[in-house]
Amino acid sequence: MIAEVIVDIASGETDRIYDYLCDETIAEGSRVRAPFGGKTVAGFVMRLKERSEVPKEKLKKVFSFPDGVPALNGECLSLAGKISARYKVPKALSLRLFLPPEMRSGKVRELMKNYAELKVPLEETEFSKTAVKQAAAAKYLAENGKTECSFLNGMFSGAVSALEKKGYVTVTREQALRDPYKSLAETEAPVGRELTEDQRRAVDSVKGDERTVQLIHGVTGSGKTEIYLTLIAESLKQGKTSIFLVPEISLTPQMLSQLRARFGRNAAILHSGLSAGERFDEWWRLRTGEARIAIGARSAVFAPIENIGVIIIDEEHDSSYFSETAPRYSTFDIALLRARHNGCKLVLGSATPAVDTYKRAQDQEFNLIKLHKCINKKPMPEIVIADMRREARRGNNSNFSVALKEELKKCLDSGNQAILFLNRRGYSPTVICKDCGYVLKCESCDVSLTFHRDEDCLKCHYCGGRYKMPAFCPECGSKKLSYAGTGTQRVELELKSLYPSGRVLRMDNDTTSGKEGHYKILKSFGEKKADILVGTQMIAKGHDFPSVTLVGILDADMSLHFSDYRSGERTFQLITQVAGRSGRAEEKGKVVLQTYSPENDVLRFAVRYDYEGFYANEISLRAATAFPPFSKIVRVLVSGEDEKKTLEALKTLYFGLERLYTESPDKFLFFNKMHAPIKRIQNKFRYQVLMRLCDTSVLPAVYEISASARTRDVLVSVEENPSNLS
DNA sequence: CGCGCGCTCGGG
DNA sequence: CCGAGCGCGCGA
Repeated sequence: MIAEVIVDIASGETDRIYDYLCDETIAEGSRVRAPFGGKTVAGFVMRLKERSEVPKEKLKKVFSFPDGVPALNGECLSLAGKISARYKVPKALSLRLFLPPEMRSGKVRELMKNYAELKVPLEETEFSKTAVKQAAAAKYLAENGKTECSFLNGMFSGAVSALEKKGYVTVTREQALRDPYKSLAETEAPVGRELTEDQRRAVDSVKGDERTVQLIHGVTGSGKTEIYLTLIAESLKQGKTSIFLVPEISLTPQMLSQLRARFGRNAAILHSGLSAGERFDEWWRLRTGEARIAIGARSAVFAPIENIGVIIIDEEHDSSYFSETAPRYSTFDIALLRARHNGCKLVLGSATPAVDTYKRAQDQEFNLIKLHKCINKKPMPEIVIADMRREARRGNNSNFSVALKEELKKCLDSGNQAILFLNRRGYSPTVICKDCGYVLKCESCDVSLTFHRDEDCLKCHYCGGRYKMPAFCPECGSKKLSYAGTGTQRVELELKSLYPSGRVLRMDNDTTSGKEGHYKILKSFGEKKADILVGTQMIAKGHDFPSVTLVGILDADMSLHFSDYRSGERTFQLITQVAGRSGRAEEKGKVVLQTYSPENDVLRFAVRYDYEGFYANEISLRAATAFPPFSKIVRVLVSGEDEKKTLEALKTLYFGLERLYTESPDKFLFFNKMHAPIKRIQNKFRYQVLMRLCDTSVLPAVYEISASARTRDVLVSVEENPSNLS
């Protein structure tokens, strides 16, 4: 037999089929070891055939990987092909998406354990009077069947080898699965809660509607999760599998135990908190069909399952659904391909859908299902705007408005907890010389350094570089270096002096190191070991703290004035999400929103929780300015350490793209080449070609041209509607 | 004249 | 991606 193989090398130059000889142990989708250019590399069998065009003497033989089952099923193979074609990446790269990363290194594989089994009937065994343990072990085996040797040896002090010698038992080596959730309570029977009328209606609507994509729009607490679980349970009942996607951090312990309670070992959970071995085993359980529900962050959309009954994307608007590395896929796009392939529904859920998604629902492309009521009929917390301009006029230049200080005092006095949100870590984002105006910058990046007080150093938030805090200005020698702006560390310290008795906890990238960093901080806050939690973005997501009655948004303008067409959308989503942290139990919550632009439309809609109003306003703005979804923004980023080579690549790229532009200028609303806003990151010079397209038919050509401008030392990447234009 | 590095090419 | 093969540049 001949195998058509893609070698696992992430390069355009080797991205083609190589023919190899193989035997019948190898199937389509198998991973193989292939001799290639002097050494052996991993490869994927894309297709089997009878004969090859390649001269016989050139053909070498591939060897089977000890995977047992072909690593990839047919759907995955065809999906990988589509991804490579769409994003113009080597096939090896798109094939890799379907495997747990630890499988590639070959270091982590099946965990093998020895198992003992009784070979002869118990009656035929004979033991001397002293061999009590052996007799007991034999009895145990007769009653319980095949058992792990280490367990038997522990219980019957090393009886297994003696039994084996006597020929009473056989010992076999088999794969054992690591169970990452031993500690979580497991309920045997699936416990389905009774659905409310609204939830029932939603489930029926999803099932009854013809369209593939179903959007569930419902506020926090409207019971979306129960709808998802019902859909998954029904898919399971039909003998089908499911994929349940959640944003990166929201795989909270509560959520995990809920899923485990409902679905037990049927659910495989893929997330970054697992060890390499655990992740492999969860993947393996899906591949072999032992588990039929894949739950996880965006990469779980590549779960190795067949016969999918439903795919769910929770918090659909979340930015973590876009990959930041090549191939820069959109999880929605992949999920849609899989849904179409399997003829199943793709269910999106959000309290604040992405504007693009909502438009497609309004246009009847997606079925829109609205959940109005909050399940426990609790009103949303009241959001009050604190006008920071007025505060400043009255002489209050601190980070806290009078309103926030009052509310904080009330909150703490009544024994409740507060959350303060500021999306900026460190103490101050810039250090500036008061005499000459010099700003301390990173040596490898074109960005200002952030002062970190707790470690007394300067950090670059782009490359992670650390610098000692200088005593004098490196430019003029002045001593007057001042800290401009506020980060979470500064807020933490100011709170401590403002409320000496209040216990403050901080949660940001600097305090959440380690595997369970997030969890530890949240847990300790949940146990009321602190009164105030200060944090960045990461505190915004799905955690229930019943005693939190106050949320402070310290700088709502930060995301509002981000130079990006989506800043309004993101601000609305963020405020809604952060506000949802307040008042989850009996007491009504309050939110103080500090801003320098209180008249801003987005904020005004946000304080009223008026998504429809926000959407109407936003979509007319986008239409008027021809921004997405009425156009597509495409950025091609060129970066490399060697400035000359980078500019060379930019020239090639621009030359190609310009021809596209001159051929059909009517498809472009904007076309230009320029420096990237951050000119250098990690010693790499950055340039970009920015386009706004009103007709996306040129997109494949853009990818093609970009791929061909790529060289050994210059990276060229295409981003569609990028959310981060730095 | 010799070696070193950089570029090009091929791998089944 | 990686190693082999080759060309040209520089130093003795």
